[in-house]
Amino acid sequence: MSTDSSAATPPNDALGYLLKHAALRLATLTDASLTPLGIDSKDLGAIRVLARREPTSQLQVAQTLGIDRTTMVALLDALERQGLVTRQPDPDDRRRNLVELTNVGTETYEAGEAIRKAVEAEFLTPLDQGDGEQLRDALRALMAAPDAH
Amino acid sequence: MSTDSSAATPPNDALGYLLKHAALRLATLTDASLTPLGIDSKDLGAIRVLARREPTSQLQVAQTLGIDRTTMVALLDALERQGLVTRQPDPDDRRRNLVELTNVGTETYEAGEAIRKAVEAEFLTPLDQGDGEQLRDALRALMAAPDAH
DNA sequence: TATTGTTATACTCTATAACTATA
DNA sequence: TATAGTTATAGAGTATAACAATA
Repeated sequence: MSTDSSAATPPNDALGYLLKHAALRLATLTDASLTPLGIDSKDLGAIRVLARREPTSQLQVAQTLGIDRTTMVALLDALERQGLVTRQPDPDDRRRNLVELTNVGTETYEAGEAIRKAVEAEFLTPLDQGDGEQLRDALRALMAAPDAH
Repeated sequence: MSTDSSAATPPNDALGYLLKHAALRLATLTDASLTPLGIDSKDLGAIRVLARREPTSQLQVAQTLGIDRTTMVALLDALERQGLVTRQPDPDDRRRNLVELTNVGTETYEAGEAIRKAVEAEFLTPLDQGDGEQLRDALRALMAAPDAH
C-alpha cells in the first residue's frame, strides 16, 4: 500500500506535517516526470550545482546539498556512468576530483529544469495567482534565517 | 559554508528543495524540544489523532497519518509502554484494537501541542506578521487538492 | 597530522509477506 | 474469503569508521 496522505479524514494543520507531506508529494511527482531523462530530483539537484560551471570538488557539491561526502560517491558514480559528468584529479590538489558537466549533462540539466518547473506549476495550481511565488519566497526567507546546520 | 553566492551562484530556489529542508529543520527543532516529554513529533502526531476522543482502531490512526499499519504497531508499543495510550479489543469486532489516550497521555498531548506551537512560532519569526499563517493556508490548500498520483 | 575520495559496515525508517485470530 | 494486528524480513537511504593517496 502506498502512503495515501489524502485519506478521508480531518485536516492536520501542524506545520511540520504539512511541509513534510507537501515535500513528499512534489518529489514523487517530479521524480515520475524526470524518469524519461534517467535521473531523479536528487540527481538534478547535484547537476544544478555543477551547472554553475565553476570548478567544483565532490566535497563542495556534497556540502552545497547538505549530504555526506560518502553519499556523493555513489550519486556521481551513476551520473558518470550515464555520461552526464566527468571526474578529473585537480592539478592543484590531487586529493580532489574536479567534477564537470559534459555536453550531454548540460542538455539533461536544461531539460530537467524545464520539467521541474512545469511540475511545480502544476503542483501549485490549487493556489491563486501569485500565492505560489509567495509560498516560495516565504520558504526562502525561512531557509536564509540564521542557525542553519 | 561560503557566502559568495552573489550573482553567479544563485540560491537553490527549487520548491522541492525548500520544502524538504524546511520540513527537516522544523522536525529537528520540534523533536529536540519534545524530548523532555519522552516523545517525538511523530508520536505527537499519533497522539493528536487520538485526542479527538473518538473510538479509534490502530488501522484508522495509521490511515489518518498516511503510514502503514505495520509501522503503527511499534509506534503504539512505545506509547503504551510509556503509559500514554491503552489498547483494548473492540467488543463489536474483536479483530480490532481500540486505542485510547490515558490521563497521562492527555496531559502529554496538551504539553506537546504547546511546545509544538511555540517551536513553530519561533521557526516562523523570520516572516512578517501574518505571512506565517498564509504559508500554512497555502500548504493546506495544496494538500487538500485531489491531485494524488 | 589533516584532508579527499573510497569502501565496507551499520543504522534508521518504512514497506512487503506471512502468520493468527477473528469475522 | 477477507480483515486487523502482529512478526519477521527486506529494501531504501544515509551516516560512521577505516583506509589509501595526497597535502
